Amino acid sequence: MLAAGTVIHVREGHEIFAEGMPTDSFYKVLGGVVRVCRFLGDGRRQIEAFHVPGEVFGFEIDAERNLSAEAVNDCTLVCYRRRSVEQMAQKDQAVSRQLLHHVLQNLKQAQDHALLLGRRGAVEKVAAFLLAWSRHGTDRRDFTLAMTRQDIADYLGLTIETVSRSLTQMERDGVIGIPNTRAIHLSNVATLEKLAA
Amino acid sequence: MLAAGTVIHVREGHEIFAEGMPTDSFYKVLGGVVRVCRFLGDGRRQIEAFHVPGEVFGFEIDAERNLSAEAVNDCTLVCYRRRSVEQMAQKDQAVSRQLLHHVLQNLKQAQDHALLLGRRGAVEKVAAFLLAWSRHGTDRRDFTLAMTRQDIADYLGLTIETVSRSLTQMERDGVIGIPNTRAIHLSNVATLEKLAA
DNA sequence: CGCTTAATTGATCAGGGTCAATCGTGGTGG
DNA sequence: CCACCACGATTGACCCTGATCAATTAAGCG
Repeated sequence: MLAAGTVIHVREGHEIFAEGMPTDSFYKVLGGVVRVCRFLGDGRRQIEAFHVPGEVFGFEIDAERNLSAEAVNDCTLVCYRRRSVEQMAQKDQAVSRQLLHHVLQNLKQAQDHALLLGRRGAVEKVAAFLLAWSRHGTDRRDFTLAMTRQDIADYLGLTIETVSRSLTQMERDGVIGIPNTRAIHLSNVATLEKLAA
Repeated sequence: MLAAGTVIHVREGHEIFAEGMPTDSFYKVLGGVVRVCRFLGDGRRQIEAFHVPGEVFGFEIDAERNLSAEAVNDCTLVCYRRRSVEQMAQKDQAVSRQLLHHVLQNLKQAQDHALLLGRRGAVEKVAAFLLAWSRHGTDRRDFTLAMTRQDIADYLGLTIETVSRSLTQMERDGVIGIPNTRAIHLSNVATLEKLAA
């Protein structure tokens, strides 16, 4: 594909890279889900993005990483050495284009995320999150969340309690079903889309 | 620089491109400030980024734009045709690398922005904004804001009133001075940095 | 079958939004 | 030249959403 990389496995909760490390590689997700995040001085954590199979992450412009990445669940990744890919890109136009494509993908994600964080209420955020996540799996209406409520909260800039309340409210309103903590059923996509504004 | 583009001038408040238009070009700022933003169904607006001279903006992965761009004040820009740059990049590795560099720059901005929008209080946001903006001008401690309070509010996910209150509070606390609406003086950078957390 | 960790639920509080009035400032025309 | 106007910014009063604190329930796991 992009270039020859090495396949690695990362166990749930373990670190892939951390803030301050040299930016000498990036990754493609083969299996599992990855969260890319940043930590503020106090305990606060902001999740910048979740990455699912097929996506590439770990691009940074600086020599030192500003972000950390962790495995949300057990992951299989391909790790590409930055320098060797840059060398390949030097010769092979296709690699160069691929690279740009993936970075643009990341940019779009980041922009959509900023929109989500900006001017939106709690239910709006959670609804938008569910809709976005529903597009990743095979079944648009029944899927399981790879991440905890805390992850969702840190992604949406909310507290775990508010996420929980938003979900149960949507369930009471018959918009979604929550068969178990990690499973979601979209009973009424139309209203969910309305809620997501 | 990147490739031959055409220089254009855009008057304050005027549109550079809008959501829904084909993504057939991108721009470099020579003079002035640009805001890139998105509009929600109701009146709400989210400013994704401000761009200052030297920066490049208008990259999108989709064929149709998801964002709009407007001139915060009178602007001088270079407009690059996407197709011709891609052709150049095909032949010239340097162009290709430049392109990647600028997109990565945009990505970093978007990520920092998301962090700002996420888990932060109003004063924290405004303080961080002032610090970031102070780095653009020549004088780190005295500078003028190119944008209105509304712009700042829409960038930070706050209301105009809250931005105003945060500013006057910082002024009362002797952290900043506000000689006039558009001018800012940083009297106490250390505490400002504390406020920005 | 306890023990630990995640999630839900409830009660209270505060930060920021909303509504509304006032103040400035720059531009225009008499 | 100055009065008036329009628009942006500030300030105040009040309210509401989501955070906080705390207790309870649920779910894995040894």
